[in-house]
Amino acid sequence: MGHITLKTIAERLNISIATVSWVLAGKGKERKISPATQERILLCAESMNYHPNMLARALTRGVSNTVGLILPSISDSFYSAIAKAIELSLDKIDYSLMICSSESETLRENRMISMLKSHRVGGIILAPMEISKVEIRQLINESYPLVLFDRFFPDLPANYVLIDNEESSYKLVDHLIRKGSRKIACITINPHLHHMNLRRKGYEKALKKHRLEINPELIGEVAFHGYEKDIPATLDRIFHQVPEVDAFFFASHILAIEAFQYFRVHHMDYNRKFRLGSIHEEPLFQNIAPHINVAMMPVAKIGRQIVDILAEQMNVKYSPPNTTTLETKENINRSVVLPCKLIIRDNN
Amino acid sequence: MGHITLKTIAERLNISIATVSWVLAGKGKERKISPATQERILLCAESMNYHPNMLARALTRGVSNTVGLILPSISDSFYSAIAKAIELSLDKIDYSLMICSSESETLRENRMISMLKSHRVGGIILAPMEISKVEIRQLINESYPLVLFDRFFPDLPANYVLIDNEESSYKLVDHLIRKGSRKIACITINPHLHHMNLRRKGYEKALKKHRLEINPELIGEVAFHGYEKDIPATLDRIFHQVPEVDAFFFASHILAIEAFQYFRVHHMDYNRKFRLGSIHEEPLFQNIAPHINVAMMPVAKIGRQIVDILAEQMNVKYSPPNTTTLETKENINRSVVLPCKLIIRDNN
DNA sequence: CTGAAAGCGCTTACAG
DNA sequence: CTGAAAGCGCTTACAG
Repeated sequence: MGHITLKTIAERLNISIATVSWVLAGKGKERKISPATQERILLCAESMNYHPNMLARALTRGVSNTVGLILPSISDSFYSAIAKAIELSLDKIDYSLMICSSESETLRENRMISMLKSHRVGGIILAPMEISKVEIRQLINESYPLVLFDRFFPDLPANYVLIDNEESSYKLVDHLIRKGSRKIACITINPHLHHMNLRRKGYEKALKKHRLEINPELIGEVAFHGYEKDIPATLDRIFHQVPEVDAFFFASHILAIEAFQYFRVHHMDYNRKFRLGSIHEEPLFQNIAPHINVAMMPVAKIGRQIVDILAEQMNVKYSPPNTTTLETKENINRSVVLPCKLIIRDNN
Repeated sequence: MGHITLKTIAERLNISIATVSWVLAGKGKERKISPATQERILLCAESMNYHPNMLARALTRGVSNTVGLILPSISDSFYSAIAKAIELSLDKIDYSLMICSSESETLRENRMISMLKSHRVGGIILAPMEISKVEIRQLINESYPLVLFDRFFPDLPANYVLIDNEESSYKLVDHLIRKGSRKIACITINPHLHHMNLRRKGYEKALKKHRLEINPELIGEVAFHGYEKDIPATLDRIFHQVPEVDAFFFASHILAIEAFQYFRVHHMDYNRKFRLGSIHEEPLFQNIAPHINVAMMPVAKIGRQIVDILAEQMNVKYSPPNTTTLETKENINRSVVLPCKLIIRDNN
């Protein structure tokens, strides 16, 4: 299965490998190689169906035109949508994507990081777990092109692409209150993840603004690992302690999904009984809960921003959609906070 | 950002690169290298945090320990679940995964194939579009390790991992009939995709068995591209032509999703009015249509089989879960048809 | 028991 | 205008 290489072409044309390389790299005129030769090379490469060996190219360049993406779970709809958005953006700068699923296991995440480094990927994109901060710090120290997203660690100086967690939560809960809800449950995940904290803060801020009491009995915090199992008990408790609960704010769509299961199993007419709000949603939410209000993550924009920042770090010539010519150089972090789009559906 | 290489270690230890390479490759005793030296090398590599440069390794070996996966759409729940399953299986043979989303565009699919070849991936996994058969034939001619899944092209001699399309459809529709449905609509996709044909055949087979007429008015075929837009008109037509329709068989979960939207928009009490059946489902189906019967694709098993067959072609020493020692060698196609699990939910 | 050396396919200073 | 040559980091016959 002999591949066509530069050598193949060079021998065919009785010419040096170097010349072929220059021409195929598009630096023909720069090197003042005769148009005739250039033509011959281009034609030959075309007709022989030459494809450069990326491995060799990457080896000489010391870095490959592949980017690594580590996701907590590739089968989550949000993360897979992000993956798609990133891949589409990378297309434009001729980079490929290597997607890994850490399954929210720190061990796996670390393994994937070192695997990606072994492959000399040009950059790494990561929605990190908390405990892996050591490895990430390492990446930062090496000034490895890196962009973190979705999750934020205040003491980790990196490039982030985030959403306005607190603000979106605030708006969502504010809306629920304005519509008349007074006993709003907040379902969230153990806040060792900072963004979950922010979402909860947004919830509390809205309550405070309307001079409503913050009732711990209305707050349900589920475990990060195995949250699915936690939801039923948590909801049981809330319904027991505050039977008059009249609305639910879900700090994440994955929590809402589990709650819907619970509601269904318990034959609760949740679409009538409760106002609902959720950070992000699944495509099918509209069917399950037609009136749920949602702060939609701007998936496509997140993907573009991530690639934009990464490209800058990788020194890829690339005209970003936003023509703000940043003065920032490497080692100066670029973090972006994108607003969610608020979708109000209970204005019946 | 100097990486630690074999040379670094060799110089540190005043020893040859070759020796370091042998030991780190685990062939120390085979090469009869003194235990003392081995120990020193291992320790040094460990302490210097050595990670082999996969690019260099792949370049010398002529092939990388990465596998390419081309999906029609990574944000589809079925495909992202498959991706996850494949990645988990590849882990065990120390292969990495490069996931690409063709977005069901033939041009993109072809681009991804050639990109993956440029990266000298060890093998390619693909749920192909029809038109790309040329490129795939090329891969087969080069005896490039290749496994196709989900979609089947009878005249394309390749390794396939498929489900029992006809049988599962038959069982599903047979069940609907046994429960009393007589006017069963079949919603499917233009059958230039063979597996869609098979699913329709299963539907017809069940009708025939029960001596029911096959009514073309009950069959809704939507376009492959932009099927979302087609569903409403198709359902409109069916309801117009056969108002007494009493059940729906969806040849794919993505069709069911769109139908649910339609039902909702038209305020139809579909859970009461119709029996439902679908090939595969989304996690949230249970909430939207608690009584839908489903032929579940065995995602994890599909992933394992794919990797199993691919590993064989890549000559990876690997003990497959099924200890059936196949006699097959390369160029002899191994195709596997896996049964779906029938989930009956309308036995109220 | 260990090392020198060729080679994988490319890029890129350097030389002419 | 074009080529010879070094080097990227590894593997692996070959030699001793």
